[in-house]
Amino acid sequence: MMRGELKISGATSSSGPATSYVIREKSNSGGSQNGDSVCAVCGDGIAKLHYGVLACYGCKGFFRRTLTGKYRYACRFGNNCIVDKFHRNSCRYCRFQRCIQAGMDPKAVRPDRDQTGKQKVPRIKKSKLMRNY
DNA sequence: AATCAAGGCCAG
DNA sequence: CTGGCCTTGATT
Repeated sequence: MMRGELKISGATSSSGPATSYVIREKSNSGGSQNGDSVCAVCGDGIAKLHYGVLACYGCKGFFRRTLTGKYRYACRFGNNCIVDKFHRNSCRYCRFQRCIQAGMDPKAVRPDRDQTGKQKVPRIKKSKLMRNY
């Protein structure tokens, strides 16, 4: 899908701790008003606030799916697998930990602002997808 | 009304 | 199973 063949141009930041992702504050007071943030988990370019942390759609769906499905991932190693934008899909267990480590709250899955029992979402989805079948 | 945030479904 | 977008609802 989006498997962009991203290529690190040599860069290889000398002392580049892969575990250090600089999350820019969105306190745009006349500066970068762009919504291009980086995922705190995989480091994707397109990420937005989700579950309390900057996460991309992939991590969002994965996180939700993991919590709701309560999947049982197991890393054959310890848990120090390199989780980058390239290896994120390799180890689900490590990726999940990455989400938690990023600061994603499992409790934010449902009660976003108020638990008045809202969002029933009938989901009509009349004509949008399924063009001419 | 506009924006943000989460849920869910679909396409590959 | 992964990833993107739409839908929904509340909040500002």
